[in-house]
Amino acid sequence: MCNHHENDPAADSAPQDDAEDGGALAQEEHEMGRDAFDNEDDYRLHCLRHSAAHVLAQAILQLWPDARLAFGPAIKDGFYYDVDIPGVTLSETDLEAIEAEMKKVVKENQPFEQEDWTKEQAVAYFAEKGQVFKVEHIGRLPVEKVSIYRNRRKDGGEFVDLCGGPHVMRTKQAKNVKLLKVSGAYWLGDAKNPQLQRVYGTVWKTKEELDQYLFRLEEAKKRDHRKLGAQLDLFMFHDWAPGAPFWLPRGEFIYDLLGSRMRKLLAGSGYDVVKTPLVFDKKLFETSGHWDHYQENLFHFPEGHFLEGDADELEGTDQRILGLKPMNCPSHMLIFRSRKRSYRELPLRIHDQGVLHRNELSGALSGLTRVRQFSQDDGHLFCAEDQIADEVAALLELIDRVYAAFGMKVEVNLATRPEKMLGDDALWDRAEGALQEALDRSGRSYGIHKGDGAFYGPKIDFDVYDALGRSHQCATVQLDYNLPIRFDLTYVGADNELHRPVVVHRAVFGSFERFVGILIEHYAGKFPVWMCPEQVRVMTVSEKSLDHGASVTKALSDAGVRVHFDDGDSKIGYKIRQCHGMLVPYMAVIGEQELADGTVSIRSRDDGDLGTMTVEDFVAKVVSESVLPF
RNA sequence: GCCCAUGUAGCUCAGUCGGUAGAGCACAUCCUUGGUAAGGAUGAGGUCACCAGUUCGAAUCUGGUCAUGGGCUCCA
Repeated sequence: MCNHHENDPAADSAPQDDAEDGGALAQEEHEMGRDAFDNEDDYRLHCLRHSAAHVLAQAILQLWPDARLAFGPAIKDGFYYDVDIPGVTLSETDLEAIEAEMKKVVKENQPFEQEDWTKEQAVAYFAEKGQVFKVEHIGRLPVEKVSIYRNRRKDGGEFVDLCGGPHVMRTKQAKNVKLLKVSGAYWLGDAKNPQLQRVYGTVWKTKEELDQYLFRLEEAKKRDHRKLGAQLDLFMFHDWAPGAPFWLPRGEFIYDLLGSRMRKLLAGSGYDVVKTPLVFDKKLFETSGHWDHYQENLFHFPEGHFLEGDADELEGTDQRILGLKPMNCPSHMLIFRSRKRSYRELPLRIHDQGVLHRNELSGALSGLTRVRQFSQDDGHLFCAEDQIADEVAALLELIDRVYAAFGMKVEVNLATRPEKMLGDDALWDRAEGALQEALDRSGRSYGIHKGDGAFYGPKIDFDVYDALGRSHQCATVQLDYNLPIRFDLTYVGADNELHRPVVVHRAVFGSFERFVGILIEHYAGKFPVWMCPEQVRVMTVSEKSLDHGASVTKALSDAGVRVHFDDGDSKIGYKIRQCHGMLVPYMAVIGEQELADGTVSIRSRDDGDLGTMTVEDFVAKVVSESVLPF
């Protein structure tokens, strides 16, 4: 949607003339102009990437002349092209050959020539070439003339593509190119349409930038939460429970730390913390609308004891169907509705970290970021309309506080009414106005995601940025005018009349599973002391210092420090190496010297050798670093 | 769900032409009492993801299933 981030601190400095590569100046007169980009560099890169996509398409057509081209846009960090090659499925081993063919096109240094054709002319041309997807797309374009780009080859052939541009001047500018992967992709992104093959690549202005990008990809792989999760014994998976993590002791510590801290925090700010059922009669989901609109993601089954093969006998019976809840909100509606409510009870804040199940497509599962079983720091506020702004303002404060504790930047956008919406404009004016008021009052800068709200209400989008600058959607604040209607929620106002409350869905971490995954990658496994499952490992040099080691361990443990004692008979170098792999923040080495002095020798994960200090000083140091920052 | 790739010991990976499995680390036992990133010896550990098929014979070839990884409009 909106590419502009008002609070983006990126310097908007004027671009330098790039003399070396001949200036990656793009041609003018195209739909996606210079204005769409924050700065000249981004614009030039976009031109370059879009051009590389054309080079890719030309190469594919050279190798497979009957290939049919679909879309080939520039994307973040690169480009792709969707193609359909009759009788051929590409695999990654084909990339080398395609890349070699691209290099030929690059070497010819073909100019990109732009022309405007009438739609009839374009349809005739692409139809003659068998380019059915281009023909189909031209038919959808609401313009008189379409823009095309032409590349002429040295052998007299040419490559012509329907394209609004912009492009660089010549193909040689796309020389620092690398193809990365192939995958399937549906025509127009719809699984009902035929599936095409997508080739992804990246391209940069200089060889150095390309190498740096490939290096960054490798670095990101090193902090992959799936890899670190295994290395640090945080969680595991098993084939017999796809998409459902097993939280091992160390991972469970972090999971529980976040959850219990949040529960405490909210309980102290006027929330009622509850626990609600996992399994419900499908009537609940029929009421909430999930049965009609979310059924493919709902785990459900007939009540009772059935063996394999009994399914037929269920036909036509009024067997009760049960489902695992995919969200907490419906159960909270039932709690609100469980008795007559007064305006004096509002805002009623319900918090629930219940276990949720969503039957995600098998191909969509991925580590902790996309799971079938998870829980959230989920909460629902039932309030009167004039309470929304205050409630949302408090939430903004909370979200800021929590993410600051993890050293993450939060970017905020107001998502406004979509085209298909529930309720009238006056209602939406008030709803969006309340959110806007809260945002303004927070004194922060924020953007607007126009039309990105849900059909049942506007929301605030939070993008948090991790250590690698990647953005994640975790926190959410969402107004809902739909569920209160579906569950017919009312409260008695001061006027003794019945009123409909507004529901606010809200989460700070979002899914704990996903958030822990993000934290692992954000910190590259090197968690701050306060959230480390193991803060200190005490290790002895030899048996002679076992007693001192034990007493140091006890002193730490008594002070609430999470400590392990490595009293094994391995050499100290070996113990250090073992501990190093577990990213424990402090190692306390205990030998005869420390025994004699009553000290510990400390080695820090982040700062190396800290020398010796008294046991009391070390305990105090770790305790002071264990304070939760939120 | 769909496309591509992958699946061999707890982990990382070898395994040639189809001839019933190998390394390092980890683990166990013993030796070693050693001062800041791997001390030594011995040992145990595998239905080669699962199920079929081809074959005298399958980790290897074929088909299917399951799981994992990458992706499935950041608009010509």
